[in-house]
Amino acid sequence: MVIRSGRPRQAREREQAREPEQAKSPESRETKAARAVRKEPPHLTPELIHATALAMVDADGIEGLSMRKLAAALDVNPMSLYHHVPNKAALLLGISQLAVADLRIAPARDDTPWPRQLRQIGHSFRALAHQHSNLIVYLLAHPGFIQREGPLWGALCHTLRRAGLPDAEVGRIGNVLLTFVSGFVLAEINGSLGDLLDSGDAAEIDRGFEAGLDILVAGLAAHGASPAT
Amino acid sequence: MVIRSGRPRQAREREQAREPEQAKSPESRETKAARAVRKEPPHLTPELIHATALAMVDADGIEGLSMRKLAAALDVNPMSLYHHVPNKAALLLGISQLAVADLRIAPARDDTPWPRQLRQIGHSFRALAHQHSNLIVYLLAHPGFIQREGPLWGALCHTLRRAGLPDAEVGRIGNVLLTFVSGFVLAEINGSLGDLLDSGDAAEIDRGFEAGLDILVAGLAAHGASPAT
DNA sequence: ACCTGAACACCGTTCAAGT
DNA sequence: ACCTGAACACCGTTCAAGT
Repeated sequence: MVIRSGRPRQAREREQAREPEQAKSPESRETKAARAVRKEPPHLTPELIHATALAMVDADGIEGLSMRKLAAALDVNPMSLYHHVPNKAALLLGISQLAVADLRIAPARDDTPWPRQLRQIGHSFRALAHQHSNLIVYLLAHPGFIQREGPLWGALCHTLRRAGLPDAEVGRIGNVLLTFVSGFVLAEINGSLGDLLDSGDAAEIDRGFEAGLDILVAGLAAHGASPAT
Repeated sequence: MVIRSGRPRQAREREQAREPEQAKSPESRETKAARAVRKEPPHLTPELIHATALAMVDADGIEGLSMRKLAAALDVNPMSLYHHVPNKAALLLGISQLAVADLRIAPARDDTPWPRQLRQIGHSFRALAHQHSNLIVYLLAHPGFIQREGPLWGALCHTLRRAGLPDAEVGRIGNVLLTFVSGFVLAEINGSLGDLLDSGDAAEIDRGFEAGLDILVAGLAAHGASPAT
């Protein structure tokens, strides 16, 4: 369970490519440099392992990822991975955190009308789903993806409270909105949505998503939310 | 690891235990009876294989099903299965058809108001999801579960047309409703719903589902559906 | 016609041994 | 401290051989 934060991932990788500023010990930096000169495979780190694994999932789906194939991609013995990642479950947790870090929720601005803010949250989620579609399918089918402490759930609840919903209903309705968006992107990604339509083109799918947001916003207003703000 | 339980399966097995009404040929019935007398393991048939596999998935999840464990449960050599089922993908297709057969959509009655009928469809789907929760998680993550020709999609479109939606919007809005229900039951089954709530009790989850239906029906009315009928 | 054992190419993971 | 080869207990599936 060693997951490093991995916030600005690219910066971190660049940091590794050149000499790291704060190396743990002089020796480790020397050997790292020595290896780089000898053109050996890069030092294994949890960050590199997670990033490579995420790239594999993005490219080939969850089934395309195995400890052994990951090791091959890193040009390393399969067993070496276990010195940096306890097991495959932890690896999947790590790459999911890496992917979720790409989620960009617009900062809560209380001057934008709540329907617009609700739509923005929905679009952010959908954008993330498109970015890591293979992973999202896996994540939605397993618990713990959306967290109560996460920015998405926080923004959602904040907006619903701002729409005038009583406290007792915020969580309830938040779940309704979230499950619609989840279900939609899931069906969209696995192709079900297109199958059920006469014309399964991308624009029609987009219109379906907007229609869903329309209906939910309208229903929310009818349900007791304050119409304006 | 012999799992013999499985709820609705028992009736099905009884049916097979006594003489099937429409046996394929006289010989096959005779040998089946003969074997039963000698207390040999039951004849392998696709039906028995599918029913047993479904029971295993219901009990232990998708990961709990393997060709080898299935064979062990049937007291048979693993390779024998391949004479009745081409491969594991076909097996999963078979058990999903078995499960979907349990879906009971109320017959289309044009005298019940469309909101009530929409809710009924949602409840039918959720009931099925509860009945085979492990399988539904797998099915929702893979394409081809809901079919255009199936009773659920048919009933959904019929009802939306009856609500006065223009043809161009029936498929679009049908997808919205279906993806909400799918996303909800998925999150419900994998525990996400409870995690996000203060009190994750079953009654609160039920209320959330009803709230979702409320909002969608209200939004649909605002969206242009005829209010009554 | 139905079943089976051996075999192949994969998995995740443990562990003792190497440097 | 880091890496590795051998090994174990699993997979799905093929195929030739049995009855």
